[in-house]
Amino acid sequence: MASFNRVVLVGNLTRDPELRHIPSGMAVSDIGLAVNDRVKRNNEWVDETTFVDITLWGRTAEVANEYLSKGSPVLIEGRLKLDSWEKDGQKRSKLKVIGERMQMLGGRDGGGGGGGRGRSSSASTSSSSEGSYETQDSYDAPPARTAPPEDDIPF
Amino acid sequence: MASFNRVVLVGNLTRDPELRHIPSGMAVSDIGLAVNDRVKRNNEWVDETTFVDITLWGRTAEVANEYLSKGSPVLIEGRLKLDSWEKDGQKRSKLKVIGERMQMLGGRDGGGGGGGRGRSSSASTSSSSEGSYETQDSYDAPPARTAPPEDDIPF
Amino acid sequence: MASFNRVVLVGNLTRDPELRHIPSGMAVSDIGLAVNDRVKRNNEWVDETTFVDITLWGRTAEVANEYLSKGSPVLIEGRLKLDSWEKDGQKRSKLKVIGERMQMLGGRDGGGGGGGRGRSSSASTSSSSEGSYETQDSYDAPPARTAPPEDDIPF
Amino acid sequence: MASFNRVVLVGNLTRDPELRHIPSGMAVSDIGLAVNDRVKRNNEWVDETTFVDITLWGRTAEVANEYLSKGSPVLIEGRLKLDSWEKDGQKRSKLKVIGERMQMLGGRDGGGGGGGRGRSSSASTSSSSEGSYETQDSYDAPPARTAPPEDDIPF
DNA sequence: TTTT
DNA sequence: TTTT
Repeated sequence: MASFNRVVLVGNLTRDPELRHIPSGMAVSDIGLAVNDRVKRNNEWVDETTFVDITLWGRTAEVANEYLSKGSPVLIEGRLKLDSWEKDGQKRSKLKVIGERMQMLGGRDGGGGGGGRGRSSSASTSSSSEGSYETQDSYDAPPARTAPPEDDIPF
Repeated sequence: MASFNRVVLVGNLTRDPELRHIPSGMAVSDIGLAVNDRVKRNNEWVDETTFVDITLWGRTAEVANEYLSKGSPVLIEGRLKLDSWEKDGQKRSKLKVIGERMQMLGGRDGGGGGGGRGRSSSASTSSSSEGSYETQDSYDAPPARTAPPEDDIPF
Repeated sequence: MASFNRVVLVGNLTRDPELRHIPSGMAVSDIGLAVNDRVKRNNEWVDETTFVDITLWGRTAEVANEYLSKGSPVLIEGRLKLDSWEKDGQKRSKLKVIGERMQMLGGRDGGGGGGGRGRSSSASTSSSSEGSYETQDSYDAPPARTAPPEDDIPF
Repeated sequence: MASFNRVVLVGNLTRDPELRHIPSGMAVSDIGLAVNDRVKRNNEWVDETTFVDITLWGRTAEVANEYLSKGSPVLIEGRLKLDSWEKDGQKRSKLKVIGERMQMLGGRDGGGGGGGRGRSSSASTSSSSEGSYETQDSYDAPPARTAPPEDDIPF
C-alpha cells in the first residue's frame, strides 16, 4: 500500500518545448531531456546518455515554453508515469516523467535565454486556478524556477 | 540563483506527534524522526542514527497526529529549513525539515495504528482551502499517505 | 554538461525476482515494481499505478532474490536508464531503472519473508570486490538494506 | 528498522572550501551552501535562504577545493548527519550534510572557475583506495561531477 | 557566520 | 531530548 515516486533529473533539452492546450484550456508542454551520466562499467567510466520524455502542466509548461529551448540546461523534479495506449490492437506503454517542478540552470545566458525563439515573451500570468506559481513581470526577468501550486501554508 | 532543496527520509518517530494550531487555525505538528543508517567508516560498517526535527502543516499534521505515535515507521519528503531565533541576545539557529509529504510505512500494524492513543480518531475531513488531501472515511482505514494541496491539474 | 539522475520509488514487486549471472559471474536481477500513486486529475483523486522495470546488480541482486518475492514492499533508489536494442531492423528503446540501493519495507513479516520460495537462504557473503555490502548471517535475520560498495571513508 | 536518508541541494557556496586531511591522509572539505528557496507563506511568496554545512570526503573534497570558491553554484547529493560534541560539559549537536556526490553548475564561467584562487590546479589523481572518481587531465577541463567510488559493476 |  |  505504501508508495512513493520521485525523480530528479538534470540535463539538456533535446528540442524546443512544444506547447499545446487541452480542451479545458490548461497548458501542456512536452519536452525531451538528455541526461549525460558518467557511470562505471567493467571498471572504467563510460558516458551514458538517457533520453527522457517529460510532460509539464500549467504554468510550468508555459514558463518552459517561454524560456527554454533546445540545449537549455534544466533541473526537473517529478514522478514516473506509465503512458499507455493501443496501436493496431496492441497494447503499448512507455515510461515518462511528469515534471512537477522546474529549475532553470546555467545562469544568465542559460541555454536559450529569455524571450527568444521569436515569440511573444509575456508569460501569461492569468493562469486560472493553479494561480500560485512564481510569476514574472517581464521577459528579461525570467523566472528561475516554478513550483507546484500550494495553499496558504505559513512556512 | 538556481536552487533546489529536497529531502527524503525513512525512520521511526522518537515521540508522539505534538499537534498545535497557529492563530489562523492552521494545524502544525512537530515530530522527531530517528533515521538509522548503516554507513562505512574506516572500512567497517557502523550504525549511525540521525535525529531530525520535522514540522508538518495542515492536513498532514492532523493525519500524523491521528495515526502516528512513538516508534511509527514513516517516510517523509520535504525540504531543509533553518530555524533562527535569539536567546540571551545570542543568535541561534537549527536545521530542521519541513515535511511536505508523508507516507506511513509498516503495514496494517504499523507503529501506532488507527485511532490509538485514546483520542477521537475521526480525522477531520472538513479541511478548508487545502481541501484536496487524501481523505479517510473511518479510523480503521487510515490514510496511507498525504500530499500537499494541488490544484486541478489533469495528470 | 551538468547532469544528475536520481529516482526513489516505493512500491510492491509484481513478480518474484529473477536472478541470473553475466559471464564474469556478476549477479543480475530484474524485478518489476508497481508504484501505486494517488494523483489529482480534474480536481479529483485517482489511483495511478506505474509499473517500472528495475535491474539490480551484485550483492543487491542476490539479496533481492533471497528475501523478496511477488508483493514485497520495497524502496528502491537508483537512476533512469534507457535500454536500447534492435528488433526486425527497428530501433527500440525502453526506459527502466538501475536500482543502486534497496530498502526492504514492511517489517518482520514483510512481503515474502526470509528464506522463502524453497531456496537456500544463505545469501553468499563471499562476494568478491564489491565486498562491502551489508551482510546477513542467517535467513531469519534478513538484511534490511543494501548499499552500493563504498571505500574506506571515515564518516 | 527501515531507513533512508537522502538530500539533494542546489545552491551557492557561502565561502571558499576549506581542505584538510585526517591522520590517515584522507582529504576532507567543509563547505557552506546557501540554498535560496522561494516558498509560500500566508498566500504570498517569500524568499527563504537555508544555510547548510556540508562535509565532503576524498576525491570529492579535493575537486571542490580545486574548482569551487565562494559563490560557486553547485548541486550536492548526500545525507543528513547529526554531528555531536560536548562543550562545557554540555551535549551539543548540529545537523549537517555529508555530500556524497557533487555536480558543478553554471557552465564554464561558473563561480570560481578552474585553477583559480592562486593555487596549483592539478587536482591530484593519485588518490588511494577510492581511486575511481572521475578524473580530470588539466585545470582547464574541470570535472563536471564526482561520484562515490563504485566497484566493477557493468551497467 | 553566510551565497546569488 | 530520542526511535527500531
